[in-house]
Order: sequence, then structure tokens, then C-alpha cells
Amino acid sequence: MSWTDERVETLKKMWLDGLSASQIANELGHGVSRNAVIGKVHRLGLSGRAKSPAATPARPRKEEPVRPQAAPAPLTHGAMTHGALALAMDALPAPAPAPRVATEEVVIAISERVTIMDLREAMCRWPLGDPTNPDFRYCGAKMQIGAGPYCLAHARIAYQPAQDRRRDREKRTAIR
DNA sequence: CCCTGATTCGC
DNA sequence: GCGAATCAGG
Repeated sequence: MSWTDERVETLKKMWLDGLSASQIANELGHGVSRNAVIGKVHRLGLSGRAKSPAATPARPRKEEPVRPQAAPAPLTHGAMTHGALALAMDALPAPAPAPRVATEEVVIAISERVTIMDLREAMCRWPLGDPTNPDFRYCGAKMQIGAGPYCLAHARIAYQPAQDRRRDREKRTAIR
């Protein structure tokens, strides 16, 4: 397998979205290893997103007295933002301010069912299906402000209030 | 032991 | 350019 423009495009998209090399590898599938992905990422010059600069001075394996090129690193500035969003996507039970929803009617999400390629910044990142399967999609509906990485409907599922659990129900009688 | 990315170097 | 092997770390 070779790195066609299409595969490179997928690689860039996923890497900038903060997906791990192994995830990208088996998404591309067909004999692409994790190392292949990482190697390509470095060759493309988009490595190193959100790393502390002082960490890991890259120990020389051989006897190399001085590394001539310190860090050219033509980094893209948008990488950290994408990565942060993807991190929020990974952890479903994110501690976000649970949006109080006034309506009683449950509105099922109008999912766009987009692939990772079509997922854009303001799109709901609620996963649909098995991420290991090729038919995996994201919801892709419009993100609700204050609802984390989700649309309103999926935010209600993700951030279900534990209100009926505790025994201090005296304070919360006013709700409905 | 699972995973992550980073680096080297033979191909 | 490519990626397996290896390294360093979580």
C-alpha cells in the first residue's frame, strides 16, 4: 500500500482531530501499521501537538555530540484546538454544566451520520455504532453551546442528572 | 501488560 | 520515502 492523496488526507484529518496513531492505522486498515502512521505523520511535519517543550529531550541513541537542527517544527496552530475537542469526545461522562431542559418531550437527535472525514468543528461528536467498524459515524448535528461536544439531544443523554438518586429530595421539589 | 508518540536507520 | 524496531513514558 502506498500513501495516496486520499489516504494522506484522511491521516491529516484524524491526526489533527487528536485520534491516536493506532486508531488511524486500523481506520485506514489494509496493512497500515501504527508505526507507518507515525512515520508518515513525522514526514508530513505535523507531529508534536500539545507537548510540553521541556519534556523528553530526545536522547541520542548513538554517539551524536550535537544535534545540528534543534526544532524546525512547522507546526499548525490549530492542532491543539482540535486535539482538545477530541479529548472531550473520548471521555463521555465529562463534567459539564448539565443543561436544564424545560420541555418534557424527548426530541430524538436528527443525526447527520457523518464520517470522521465530514465531521467539522461545530458538529456533535456523539458516536453512532462501533468505532472499530467501517460504518461508524458521528451524529454530526449542530453542537449545542454549553452542551460539551454534543448536540442538545445527545447532551441530555450524556449528562443525565442524578437528581432522583439522593435522599435530599426536600430541596428539589420545585422541579416539575 | 496494555497503551501512547518519538526516533533511528536499513531498505 | 517508507516503516519495523526500538525507545521512553502513561
